[in-house]
Amino acid sequence: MAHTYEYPRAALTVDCVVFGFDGGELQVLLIRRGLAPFKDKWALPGGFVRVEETLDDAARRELEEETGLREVFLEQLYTFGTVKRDPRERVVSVAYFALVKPGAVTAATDAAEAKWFPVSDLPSLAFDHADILATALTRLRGKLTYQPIGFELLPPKFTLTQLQRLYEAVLGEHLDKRNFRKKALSYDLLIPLQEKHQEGPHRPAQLFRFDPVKYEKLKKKGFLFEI
Amino acid sequence: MAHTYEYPRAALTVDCVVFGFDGGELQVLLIRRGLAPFKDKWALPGGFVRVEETLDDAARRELEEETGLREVFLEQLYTFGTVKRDPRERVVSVAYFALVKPGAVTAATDAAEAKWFPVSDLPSLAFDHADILATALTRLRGKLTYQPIGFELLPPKFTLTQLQRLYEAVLGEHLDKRNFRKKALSYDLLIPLQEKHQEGPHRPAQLFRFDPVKYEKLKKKGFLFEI
DNA sequence: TGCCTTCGTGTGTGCTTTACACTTTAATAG
DNA sequence: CTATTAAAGTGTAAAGCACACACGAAGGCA
Repeated sequence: MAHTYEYPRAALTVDCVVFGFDGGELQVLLIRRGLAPFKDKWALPGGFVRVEETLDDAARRELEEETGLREVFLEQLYTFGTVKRDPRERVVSVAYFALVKPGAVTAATDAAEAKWFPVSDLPSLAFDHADILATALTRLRGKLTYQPIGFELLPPKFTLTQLQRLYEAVLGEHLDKRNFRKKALSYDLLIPLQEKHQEGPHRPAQLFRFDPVKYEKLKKKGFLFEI
Repeated sequence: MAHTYEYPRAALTVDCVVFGFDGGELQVLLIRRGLAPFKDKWALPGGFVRVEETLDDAARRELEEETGLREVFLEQLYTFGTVKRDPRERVVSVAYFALVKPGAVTAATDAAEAKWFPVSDLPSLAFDHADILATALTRLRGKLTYQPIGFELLPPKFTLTQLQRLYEAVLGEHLDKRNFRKKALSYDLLIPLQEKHQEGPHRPAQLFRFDPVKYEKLKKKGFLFEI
């Protein structure tokens, strides 16, 4: 069925930059394109916004369709609207960034042509997706220092060392162990579990989960997790 | 001339939240709508994005067409895309926020139906423009503390008291004079001029301008102007 | 000449940040 | 069962920063 308008209209898409944390490195989820343009190139998951759905809904729908991911942390990033960013026609894309826990990682990689890449070793990307990804990385670094969103990237139970590795990977700098732990615990956001995490011939690590109630409170009233 | 597409498409607009600082208060520039819907209501300046212009270009063009403002600080804010935000049809709007100097203020108010309102006393707005404005205010408050964008709202020559009044107005709290001046000068961003600002029967104030070179440098590498 | 009003300036206190090294714990290998 | 291995876990001192706070200087005007 055809739809006609008085003036030409841009097509509207969403693209999602999905971050995960695994193997001590920050990872991004990419999709191999099956169709032209940029056939067989890697690209961010995304697609067209339907006329009867919100932007957020479109982002969630595309994410699930293309990667199987659901119920993830998702936030609007920036809208990319240069004229020639798609060679076919004018396409404006609202970019989102998503944070997912390692549990979801393996589930997602089962999906057809999705694959995780470490941010330090990315393939060349379709369209202006490299720009979008760079913008998302900058945003993630910035956000990490004033919101406790790092937890979105960790499994439900985690050790303080894992948390520190995450911060180090995202910020790209080494952090002092004692200072980091002091700070992380000072927010009264981490609940120690009975369990320990045993791995290798050495002292096992205390496992924590984070307190979702306090987390939500802090996220709302804006909060400084400066490390 | 008609344009036909296989699937229905949303219309794409830009809306600008224009902040000014005058009379010791933060002001927003609004336009009175001449057409339905929301005829005679106040709204943010904005309009349709043309298919051959970037989003930034569209925002600048609409701003100039509706308010006469040019060469202002303009930055993308957020994209609003709920389904029913425009009663006529699906319209997705990319919101921008702009900061203008008092010089431009009077020039702009000459334009047809544009008027400045203090943020503390706003009329009811068309569409979801109240949401957009609230988002812009939050962003401005946030940005002010980590980028020296406050200068964009001041005339080329200003006193430290004016700068402090601006920060106080935006942040909504009283600041200590000595600490403020110490901090403001510590960035080595303000250049004292020969001139003084005489007003009233009292000691005249030192005028400053800011160093655009250092300003650009600091703006890029992200910078903490915590007051 | 005195008054009025805003401009402009410095220091001490307490808190926060930073730098830094050794003991504890459990698994594994011999 | 003992020694080895490797990461976990812990405290303190020094420096830097943030904050609170009050009075003399300058110039217009009556």
